[in-house]
Amino acid sequence: MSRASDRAYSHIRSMILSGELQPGLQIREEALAELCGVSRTPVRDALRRLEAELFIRRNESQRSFVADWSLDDLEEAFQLRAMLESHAARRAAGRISWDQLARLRTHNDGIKLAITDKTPDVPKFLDHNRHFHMIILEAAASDRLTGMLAQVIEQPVVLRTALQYDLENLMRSHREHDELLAAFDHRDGDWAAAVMTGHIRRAFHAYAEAHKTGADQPMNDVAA
Amino acid sequence: MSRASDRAYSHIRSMILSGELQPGLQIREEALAELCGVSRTPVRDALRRLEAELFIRRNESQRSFVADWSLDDLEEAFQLRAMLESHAARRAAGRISWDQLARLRTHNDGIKLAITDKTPDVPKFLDHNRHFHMIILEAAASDRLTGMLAQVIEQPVVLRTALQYDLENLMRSHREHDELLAAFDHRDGDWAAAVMTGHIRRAFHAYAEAHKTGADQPMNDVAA
DNA sequence: CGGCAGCTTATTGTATACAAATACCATTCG
DNA sequence: CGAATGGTATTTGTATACAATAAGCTGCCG
Repeated sequence: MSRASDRAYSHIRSMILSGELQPGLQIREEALAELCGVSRTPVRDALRRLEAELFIRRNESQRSFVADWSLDDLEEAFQLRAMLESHAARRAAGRISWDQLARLRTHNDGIKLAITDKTPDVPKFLDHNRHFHMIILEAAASDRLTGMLAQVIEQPVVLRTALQYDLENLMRSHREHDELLAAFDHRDGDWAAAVMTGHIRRAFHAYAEAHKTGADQPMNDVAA
Repeated sequence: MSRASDRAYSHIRSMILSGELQPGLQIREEALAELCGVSRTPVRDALRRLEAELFIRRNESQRSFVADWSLDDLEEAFQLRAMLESHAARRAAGRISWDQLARLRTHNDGIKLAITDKTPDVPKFLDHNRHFHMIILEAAASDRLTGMLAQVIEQPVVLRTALQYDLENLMRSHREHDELLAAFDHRDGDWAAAVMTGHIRRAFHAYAEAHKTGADQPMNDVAA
């Protein structure tokens, strides 16, 4: 997409994710426009997208606020992700090409390399991991599904999750990818879906384990 | 949302659904602005929303086209709907209030009345049906889920589906709602989810039966 | 005859000014 | 003292002008 509108989008998004814009805070278009160095027009565009992705909420009179996710909300997001991504895996099993299978293997080998050093290379793990899941989504060949998953997968959350992983968990992740590959080899959609469900659920519990302290704050008061 | 932007949205949407804007047609913001009697600004807003709902697609250079759904796409939409809506039913089972249960019953009674006349009143059936499903979504209490389902449920498709229903199917629909009510009474999420899955899948087959003639046209050529 | 370069036109992106709506505050009246 | 009401300030919505970009065409050259 266009330059200004994109810059505004990623700028605002990163300010939210970094906590620079705190949950519950009201945000004014003009203030953001200044922060991003663009006019209100692209900012409004960006806000629309962020609202669709539930980073931002609007009250009944169109004022915007930074969304405040409780642990409950996060579990719901993970649950939806598990559902959608295992659906993707099932579809992918019936459609995946040899080339895509090969690329999956490459990235899972990359993951193995990244974690078999004595100090695991988490950024490298994450990069290969991201590609791995993207290829499955590509093989599933559904724009709809791709769009919906984008709403539910937050890479920063994936990052914070991975940071909770000890070596054992990282290896297990790698082995689960291997099992997915086996399911794809056999074109077994049910198997692939089942493995994917467990894969995502485990990620949630790793995340929740680490964050259960400040749990379950309510959303701020905005209209449904 | 605001007046002009809303008018543009529903106007364009209805033009697409009525076939006045044919699938594959390129649409220009200014032309739509004239048709809607507003400026380009609210039209762009509307296009963004319609794009998110996959009524409109954009190619790599930001030109907009009316989306062209194949039967495959439609099945995928129904599949996702079945998944999401049964998830909603499961959640709802654990959270639904007495008031919501009572309202569900009222609407299902309304459905019964609408179809037990000698000439079934389809609009009335649809209205009660819509409320019925909305209440379940409300009980599920997940903004995320609500938003996603909005992307996947098209009331015009529901309408065309219901028009395919003979009396037997309409009654079956009513009985399935009854079974959902029973599941909710017992707070049995698994049961509710299972019934809902069947309920939606049956709707898809009724739709597909009637539309299988002009099946499976490819999407128009736009970037992913 | 085909294809490519450069220009022209069509279309979308951005900024800005102004209009409409809403919230906030102060003041007054019960 | 509290609530309602009005006015003012703040914020979002819309229109319009202009900038940037991409598409399409024309004419030239291979």
